[in-house]
Amino acid sequence: MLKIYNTLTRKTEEFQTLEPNLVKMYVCGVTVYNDAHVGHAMSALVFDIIRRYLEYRGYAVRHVMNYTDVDDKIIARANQLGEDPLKLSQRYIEDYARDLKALNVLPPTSTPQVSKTMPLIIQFIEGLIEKGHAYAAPNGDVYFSVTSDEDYGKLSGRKLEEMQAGARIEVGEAKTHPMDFALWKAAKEGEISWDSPWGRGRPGWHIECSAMNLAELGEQIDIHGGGNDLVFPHHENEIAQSECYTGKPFARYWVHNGMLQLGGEKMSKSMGNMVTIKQFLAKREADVMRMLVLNGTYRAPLTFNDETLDAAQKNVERLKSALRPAFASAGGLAPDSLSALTAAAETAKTNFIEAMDNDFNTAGAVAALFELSKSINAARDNGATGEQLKSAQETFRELAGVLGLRLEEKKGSGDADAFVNLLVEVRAEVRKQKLWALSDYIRDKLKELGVTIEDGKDGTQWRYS
RNA sequence: GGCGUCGUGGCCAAGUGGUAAGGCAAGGGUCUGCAAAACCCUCAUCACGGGUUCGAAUCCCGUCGACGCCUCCA
Repeated sequence: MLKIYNTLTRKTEEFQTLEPNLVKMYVCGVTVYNDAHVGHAMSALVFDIIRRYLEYRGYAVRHVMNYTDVDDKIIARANQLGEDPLKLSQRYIEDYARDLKALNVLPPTSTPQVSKTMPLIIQFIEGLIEKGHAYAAPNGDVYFSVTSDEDYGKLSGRKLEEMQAGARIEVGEAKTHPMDFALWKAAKEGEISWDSPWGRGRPGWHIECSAMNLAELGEQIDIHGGGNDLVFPHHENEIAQSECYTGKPFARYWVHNGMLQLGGEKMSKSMGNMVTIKQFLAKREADVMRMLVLNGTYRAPLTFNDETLDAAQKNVERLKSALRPAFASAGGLAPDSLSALTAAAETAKTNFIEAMDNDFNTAGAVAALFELSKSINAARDNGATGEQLKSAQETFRELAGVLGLRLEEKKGSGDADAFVNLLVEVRAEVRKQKLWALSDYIRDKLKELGVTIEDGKDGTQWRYS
């Protein structure tokens, strides 16, 4: 039985879908105005892993991830570059999609954009006004009236009175209550804008997600996800809008990932302490970023530094070792050792599922993989044949795949293979003659060129590294 | 100030009432000409102080500390 921690109730609950075998999941994507960083990657990876696991458990998943392509920052950046804002955001949408692909994140089943949802957004706002939950201000703005929603604050656990005490809220002249937030913003001079019943303008940040949810998944959804920095105000406002509009409970489970920490602080564009996904991938393979996430708890802060990354990289290499072939000289495994290996594979699978069922305990799931890799490697060391390793390795690959790990050995272009083989052969001859200096020289130089040589009991194996 | 999450070995981290998974690092060993890889072995009483209980890292209260949100933010 799968259990998920629900931000709304602050409890871990049994997972039950609205419709049998179907999961409707909406995850807040990014605002597209510059390169995405590894913090965004963490969020994308968390929900990719959740999605993959749900599918593994037999659910069909409708995974919607939106792009915010109309926004103050986009407009500012576009003005700075002298570029059309929608062209700019489109550029970064394609860019982000490439980043995700490089990270082996499955493409969401749908990726709606604000700029393409305008009619429904306007209709949504009109509906809220009709129901008395919103009002148009004289300046052309439209605001949501927080006091019209008796549940307002239920997701983040805040009360209106307490929030006002913070005094960091700027009181817009047009608002009747300081916590009211914009559904529609009247266009300023020269800004991109759309026609509406309230004059030209553009949507506020929160309304887009309510509208796109409705368009893509309907009035009620199973899982709503995003970073925990979105709990307030974004998701709080989203619930308020959607539930006031439909009169129905909106999302069944609210799932939030913790923040990636760089230098003890949250990584963010505005803080400037960021590493972009591209910068990361230039140095490390995608599996390393994924392993970093898997090693932690998705809800907790994640430490991103050289030390944790080195460990993650080692972890990946270790897992890869389980998938290597049997030794050429393998004499076969004794029957009881073979059944022990089979049992280890079954245990790993059981433990893996048990861990993942417990609110996606990926650290526990990875531990199950490590245990299995140990069994597989020990079996190989003890002379298991390829045939004997096959079943356990297939289980291993299956489970690693659920986590989205590729575990691929690096491949060369293929052109060099024949030459490397020749060098290895020559080196074998050199070693026979005990010319160690020369033999080590070849090994060292190949290492520099990205080829790792390992001398085993029955010959030398090599691979790209 | 308010709301929330959390504090487990050198580091990352699982565990939610019965005497601490896993990984990295470290040390020892097997294998090897050496190296690497792999395998085996060693390595913590769970921030602090009270309380509940036969029994708590796990429940309750308090203290201290960290982080997130309260303003754009994955």
